[in-house]
Amino acid sequence: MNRRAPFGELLERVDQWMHLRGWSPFRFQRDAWKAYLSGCHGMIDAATGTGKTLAAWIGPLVEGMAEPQPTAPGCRLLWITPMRALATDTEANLREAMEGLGVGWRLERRTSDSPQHLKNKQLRQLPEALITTPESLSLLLTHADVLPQLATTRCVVVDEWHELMGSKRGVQTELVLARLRQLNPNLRAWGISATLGNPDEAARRLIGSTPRLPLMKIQGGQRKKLHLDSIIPTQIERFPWAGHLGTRQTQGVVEAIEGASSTLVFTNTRAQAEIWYRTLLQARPDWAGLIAIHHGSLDRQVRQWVEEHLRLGRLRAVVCTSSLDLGVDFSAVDLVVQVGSPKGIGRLLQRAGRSGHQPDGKSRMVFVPTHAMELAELAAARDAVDAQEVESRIPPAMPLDLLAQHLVTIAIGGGFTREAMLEEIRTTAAYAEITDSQWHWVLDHITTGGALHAYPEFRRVVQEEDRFVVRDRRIIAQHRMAIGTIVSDAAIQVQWMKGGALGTVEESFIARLKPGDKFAFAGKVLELVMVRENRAYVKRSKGQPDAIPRWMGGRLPLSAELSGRLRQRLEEAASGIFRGPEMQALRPMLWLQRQWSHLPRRHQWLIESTTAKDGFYCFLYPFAGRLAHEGLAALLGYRLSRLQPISLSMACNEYGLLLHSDQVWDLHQAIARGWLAPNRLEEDILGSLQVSELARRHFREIARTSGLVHLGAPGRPKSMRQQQASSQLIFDVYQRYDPTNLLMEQARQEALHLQLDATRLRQVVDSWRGQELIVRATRSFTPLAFPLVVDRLRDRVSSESLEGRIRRMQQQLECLAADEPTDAEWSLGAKDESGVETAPRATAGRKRKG
DNA sequence: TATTCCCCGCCAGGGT
Repeated sequence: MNRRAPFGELLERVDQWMHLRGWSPFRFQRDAWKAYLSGCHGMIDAATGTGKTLAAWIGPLVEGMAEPQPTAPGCRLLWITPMRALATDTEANLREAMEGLGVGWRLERRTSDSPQHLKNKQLRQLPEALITTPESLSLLLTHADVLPQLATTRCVVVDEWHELMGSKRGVQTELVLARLRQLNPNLRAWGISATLGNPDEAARRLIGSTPRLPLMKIQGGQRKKLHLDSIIPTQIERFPWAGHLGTRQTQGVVEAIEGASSTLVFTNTRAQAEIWYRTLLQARPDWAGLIAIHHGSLDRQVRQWVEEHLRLGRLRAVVCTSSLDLGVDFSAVDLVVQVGSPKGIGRLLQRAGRSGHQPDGKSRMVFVPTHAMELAELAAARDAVDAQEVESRIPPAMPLDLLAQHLVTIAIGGGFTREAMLEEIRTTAAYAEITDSQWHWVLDHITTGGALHAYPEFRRVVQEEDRFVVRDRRIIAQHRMAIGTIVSDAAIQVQWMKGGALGTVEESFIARLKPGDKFAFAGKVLELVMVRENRAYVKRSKGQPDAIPRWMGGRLPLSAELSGRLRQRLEEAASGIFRGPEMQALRPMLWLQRQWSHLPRRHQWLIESTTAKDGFYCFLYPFAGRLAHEGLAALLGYRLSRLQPISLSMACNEYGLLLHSDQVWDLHQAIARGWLAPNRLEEDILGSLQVSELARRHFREIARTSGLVHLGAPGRPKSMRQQQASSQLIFDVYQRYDPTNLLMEQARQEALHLQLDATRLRQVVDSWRGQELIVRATRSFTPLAFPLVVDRLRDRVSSESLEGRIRRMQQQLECLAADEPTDAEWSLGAKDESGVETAPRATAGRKRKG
């Protein structure tokens, strides 16, 4: 059958339709359409706002044009998005395209907030085009009746695939795709992704380990233009302390916002967003009503209001967190402000791309450093952007908790047989390598409950002849409520006395307040009236808040790629090269670092030690990110304590770590005795890091995903304490009766990698072998050391006396500091860098005027 | 003035 000729004609109609809208197709869009129509899988990789969604949906729609009214029932196009907000947006755009092109398909959305009657209708008859999330699609698989309708699906598009693939949500998507491929072996899978470091793996994960169709990789359009500026503080402190708010730069940010029509101000934490919102409003009270705040702990209604007004171009600025990294298309936004380090190149590009979000638009970002070294980070980020070096997204390694969940899902939706199912899941990249024994363990886990076999609720799946199915209606209902991999933290609802939710804060925060106390939240000053049944009732207040909530959350460590570029910039500086305004501004500080100690090159490890009145300080600078440094500090402390009795305190930041002790110890001797040796690393990590305690805490998430604990109905959640208690109970049972349980092992592995960044920790220790060790004893704290000293002090003294001490230390250091060097001095200094081992260099600092 | 903890998802049958 010749399908090419009619498609050619239909593609001309696509051209006409685009022409009417004033567009002409980009080359990569045409490539994508052709590849799709010739029956390929596809992977579209491009910056945001370059027209890549259009590249993905025209192909399937052209097929729809060939079939103006569906001849047989069933789904044709499945569109998977990671966010409900994106689903809404996509629905509107897709509908417009379908109408314009004369595609007579029904188009619907299915997410948790879809009306119940629509969901019911969809179970009887799926629309031809369905937009949904991985979780909702997974849920759909629990309904055996819809499977024949899913079998008619020709194309599944996964939007923002880069966002999903690094998490269990991505693995869940892989499992769903495997099921869809089983239903229709000729299903075409198309991924849409922003630039990422491992595009080949992204494609492989999407199409599975044994694809039947060819894959076409489509590079989207030309690179998006990015204009990057920094607000450089007029006076760079030579000894930057580990500040993090950056509110000193308020005036610069106000001016930037004034110069743009609509601005997104990204901060790294929710508390920081609250603080910046207040700060901006204090600087410009006339902006009341024109600026807004948006983060993940605000109520959906509040956030939707902000998104809507942003879309309509009615807001001068929105202060936000990653909550606006993705999502709806804000074409009014023409400037992005990034407060503090973005910590990764991908995140920087993603956020910058929120401005000028249209084909041939230009992105503009203004960077606000919160301490001096962040200027070097931004300089490093520029290099990475130029080189298009973006982080990889590393998918989790074969999560068996999720596999257990998926198997129950399939067992509910019509059941499965042992062999066919194993074959199916081995077509995913995630489980391609699953061993027979792992497989049997998971199967046993869901059918007998393993060590919990005495309790019927853990024997969820039953075997009827050769099929594994679920019959218990209560188990079915519970499972449907528990599908997904996101495990939320406990939270207290904040709401007005009259009703109307504002958002959530943590229980521990509210517990510290008493009625009548004022706190800042959702950009308002609120007075706590009372706390009843997990709800904090508040009324509006004025004046200064007593507190600003903070939330627990993941910590974003400096990415390895960005860190590598940062070290490169420091190496350049060591040779007297300062490219760009950021590095120029850092000159005095880096000069001092080099004069007093050393500026490490990339093949060098710098260790500094300082003997001060209050003890002995040892600083190491692996530049491996805060998480890995925390693990490393614990590890090195543990090893040291085995070499000699010693009591240590520690501090970490993104660049290095500090070990402090009251007594002086011999650094060289410790190194000689294997303090830094890479051997016995595993044992020492296990010995020093209380891995089992971390695993115990992390087990809650695994128990939840694998279906061992349930959460209660939505809206009436079980309390955190209940959840934690039941998962702890199970953990204890396993530990006692089934210690080799694979979920326990998974808990240990995930705790090590997610909470301690064990991969980078290992890399750091391994790299010591090939690196040159530079050990410097310094008379005073160097610019690299200073923030760590401050960090350690912060835990010990009140904030007022801390500030005083910091000022005094700063002044003392400034007095010792040398004047800024000439270029000649830099290059002169660069020559005498041969020494691995040098005497204290602090004397090199000359007298400073005044 | 504030000095380091992102984000995303999720049910369904029986009653009027």
